[in-house]
Amino acid sequence: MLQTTLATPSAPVHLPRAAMTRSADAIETARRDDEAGRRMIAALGQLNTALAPQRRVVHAGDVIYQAGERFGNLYVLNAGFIKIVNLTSDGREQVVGLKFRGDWLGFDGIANGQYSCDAVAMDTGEVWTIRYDALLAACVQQPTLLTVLHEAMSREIAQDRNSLMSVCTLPADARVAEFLHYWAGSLARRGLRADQITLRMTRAEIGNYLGMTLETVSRALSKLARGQVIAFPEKGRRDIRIPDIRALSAFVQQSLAPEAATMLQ
Amino acid sequence: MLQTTLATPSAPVHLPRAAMTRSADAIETARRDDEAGRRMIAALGQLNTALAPQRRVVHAGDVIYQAGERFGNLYVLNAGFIKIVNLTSDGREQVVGLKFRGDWLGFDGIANGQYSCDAVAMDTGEVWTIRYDALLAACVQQPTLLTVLHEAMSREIAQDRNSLMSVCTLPADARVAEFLHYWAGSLARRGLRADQITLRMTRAEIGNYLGMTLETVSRALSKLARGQVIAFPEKGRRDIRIPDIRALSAFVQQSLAPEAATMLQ
DNA sequence: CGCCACTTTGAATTAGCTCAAATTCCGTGG
DNA sequence: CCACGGAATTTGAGCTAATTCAAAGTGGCG
Repeated sequence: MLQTTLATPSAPVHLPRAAMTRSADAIETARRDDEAGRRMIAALGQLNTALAPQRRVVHAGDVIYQAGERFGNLYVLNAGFIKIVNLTSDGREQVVGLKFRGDWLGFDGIANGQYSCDAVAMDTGEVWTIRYDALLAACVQQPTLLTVLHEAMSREIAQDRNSLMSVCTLPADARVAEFLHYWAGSLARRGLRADQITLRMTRAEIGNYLGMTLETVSRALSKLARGQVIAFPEKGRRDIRIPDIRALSAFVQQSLAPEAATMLQ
Repeated sequence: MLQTTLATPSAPVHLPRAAMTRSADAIETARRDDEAGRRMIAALGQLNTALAPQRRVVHAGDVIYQAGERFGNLYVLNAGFIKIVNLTSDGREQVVGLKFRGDWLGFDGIANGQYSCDAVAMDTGEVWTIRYDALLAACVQQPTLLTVLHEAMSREIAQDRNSLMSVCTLPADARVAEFLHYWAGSLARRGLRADQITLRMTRAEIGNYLGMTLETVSRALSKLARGQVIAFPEKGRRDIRIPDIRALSAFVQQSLAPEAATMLQ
């Protein structure tokens, strides 16, 4: 967790942001998210007509691509849910990303000519395969395609940084809360219902993604449920009901406030 | 840290990688890195002739771009050293990336039309400013430029994932060791001397980047020095001598092996 | 119906954090 | 040139959040 602010002489002064009130900021963010979501789904149609990509139905456990495999294709997820797993030569293995409808896969392969991660389906879904060279050719003809592509890459970069930030600056409980918030937000942005989400990951996978153990994930979920921030339906604990997504953000904020936060555990 | 492998039924089997021996793997990686480094520097020349970018000399503390600012330019670092700082509405602040010569900056701004991070110079250097629309236009004329651009974005995605992986799966000491390894490697890949590096970050900044406190960074560095993995020159502790970069990797490996690792602290 | 994987919860342990104090470094001004 | 002061660093000691280890509970599926 953070300790000191980095208020070195070299740190920048952030004037413009301070001028915007918190709530206006939130509304602005929501609007932009909505629009981004719409654009992302619209891009699917454009891709489809421009490239007529090969479609493939995948099931839980199917590997879309694997680290080390020669790069040649990008993929777009039209339905389902996919995890990106990074692994090192010494055997460490980690979930470094989660992909939903409209997300692209395989960017990591461009630089070195081979993929550096595994992409594994967590659910039944549909993946579109797009040959990279064909895509480039199409982009030259049709510059809006290029925009779509770059936006997808940009989004991925921003998201990865948010993940890192979350892992580095939030305590475990808050990380789980933010994870659920992110998931619900991802669904909402795609026009799907977000008040009831079905985690298709085990506690171990969630913990791996968030940099904690499965027990800690379990405890965090229990605590969130105790605090009414989430709820489990009668039977089973894979489904999570989120009565109010703002309660998740509030929980994160609360766990950052040192004082007054410890009323009820 | 990791607890269980994610060897769920849905986990992929990694056959091809196992067939390659560790050392061959290392050599292959080194070769690819070298080539990537050369390509990255070569790309600078290409950019220069194709776009004649505006050059700007920056000094420590100068802000290249700031979160919230309208997106319009990408930047390429021709000399110097830059940190990327992410910040949240609740005031958390984190270094999420470090950029060296040949790296691009500003990709995070493409998706939302505004930058989502701050880029701050840590040192005297030169930044090239490239208008994004001009770049797109040039890419259509000159598809190799497009390749250069995409490779840069791809590299960034892969690097961000490695950061996340490091933070999530390594103990603090090893994270510091890997950080130094990454830094030295970054210099080496650019043809710079890597046996003596000058950290232009305080312990607090390093800790922030690695998700630990400045004290932990300090202790980790002391431990590395005690183990001869690194050395401090007579006066000052900002410079770090790295007699053998492989010792850093070895240290990381060792701290992952539970047994037999605790001979000397 | 019973197995097996997943989950929950508890108790003990520990890595890393917080707090505190001493030390070193470096720029600045006398 | 040297003394001074503030910032950065180091190191120690105690504390806490999260891990490890262990055991019991639950649910899904053949």
